[in-house]
Amino acid sequence: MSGSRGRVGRIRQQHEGTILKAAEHVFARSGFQGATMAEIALRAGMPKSNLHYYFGTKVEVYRAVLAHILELWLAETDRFTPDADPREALSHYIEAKMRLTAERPDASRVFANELLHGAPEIGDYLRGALRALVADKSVVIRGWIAAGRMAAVDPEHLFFSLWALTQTYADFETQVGAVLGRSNLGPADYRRATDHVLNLVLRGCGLMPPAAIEEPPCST
Amino acid sequence: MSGSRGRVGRIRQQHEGTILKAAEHVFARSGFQGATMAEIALRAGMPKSNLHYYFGTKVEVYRAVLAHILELWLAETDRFTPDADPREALSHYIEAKMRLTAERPDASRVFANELLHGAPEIGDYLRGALRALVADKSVVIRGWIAAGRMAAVDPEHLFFSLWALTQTYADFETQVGAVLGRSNLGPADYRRATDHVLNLVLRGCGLMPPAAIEEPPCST
DNA sequence: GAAAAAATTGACCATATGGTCAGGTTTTCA
DNA sequence: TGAAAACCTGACCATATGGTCAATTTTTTC
Repeated sequence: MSGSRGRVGRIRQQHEGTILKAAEHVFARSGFQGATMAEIALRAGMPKSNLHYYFGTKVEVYRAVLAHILELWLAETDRFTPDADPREALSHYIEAKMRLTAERPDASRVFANELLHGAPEIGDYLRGALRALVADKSVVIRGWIAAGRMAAVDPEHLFFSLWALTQTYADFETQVGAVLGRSNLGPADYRRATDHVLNLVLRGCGLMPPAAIEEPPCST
Repeated sequence: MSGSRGRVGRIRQQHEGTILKAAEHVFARSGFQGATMAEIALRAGMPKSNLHYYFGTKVEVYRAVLAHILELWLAETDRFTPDADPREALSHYIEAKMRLTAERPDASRVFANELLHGAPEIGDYLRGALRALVADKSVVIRGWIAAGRMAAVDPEHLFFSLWALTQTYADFETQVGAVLGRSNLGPADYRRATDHVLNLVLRGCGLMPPAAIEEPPCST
């Protein structure tokens, strides 16, 4: 019986999930324009008209996929607090981002595609929530720098760098794979990539990695 | 009279240039699927049928644009030689990449879009020329590291990082702009971005930037 | 200056694709 | 159990778009 949103469409709930999953896959590969409702429907295992029953238009599906992704993005934030250890905070953030990239590459790709085309759907999010979040964290980082706890690095640009360094492994997996001589990246590749990014960024911020240059920084 | 390719189509030469320029713009904004021949033609200032006179199909235009871009990409390479100064070589590479990104953002975006969609057209280039180039340079870098001239950084991944760090300013300009509170990036932004990337990477490789900011974290 | 080659163009076509809809089936719930 | 709500689907339509073509004009060349 009801509840917050209880019995409202048991089937709907489930099928919307299936559709979103299928759509993410298709949008990641073909972009918004390239994706077809027919293909999404096929992948979701239902006739096109049924897909249209759940989502009236293609943009609606697309928006839902993006909203779903933004939820993920925003979830894994805070450790950037004035009292935190900079190395700890950065390491954690990088590891989280890399894990997300490895686990949900399609999400990253849909997001990248949206940005690449001028972010027609998520411009508000970028100028709103995201900007505020970065502004907040930047204050903290500037504090760390002023206190001599890390090297002087532009905080805003540091975020751009972190995003770029991590998401490149999903967005441009083809390129990375081609250069490394594989058709796609496996867990070992992601492990190596994470180590590399950690090494580069921590050192770049004047924070030596836990176990210097030789030993893998283990941890998780 | 000829010559290498002399009198062959004076008009053709010129119009193909115009078309390529228009096409780069349109492909950068809409991707391959999203771009329409009509829009390219409009931007090039000629009727669609005339466009088809120069390039039979849309893929042909697209391939030409990509070829044009790869030319640019490959031009600005070498300084990575065994005897070179690592700091010098890296700085030069970063600055060149950033300049290219600032001057030809659309080229970067078309390339990014192609990669994002699995590089159907330039897969051979990636697995061929690019892979070989990176392999070459990686040997040099490993030499530098072995000689203790820079910190131990995975050379292949270093390249991925350099590409990501620089091209992010073109590919995801919308995001960067939104976070910085601008609608698009100006020369000052690019200058700041370049400084940041130089700072982060050089320090990250154990090579202090020329004018040190804090404490030189020694070499290794 | 005329014939040949190159360039130009509007009209037209085939197809793909987003979206609609009327009618049918299943599920829910009093 | 029966009616209302939710769900399903094949057939259909309108439009956008890549591409063709025959006829015409401009440029080159001898």
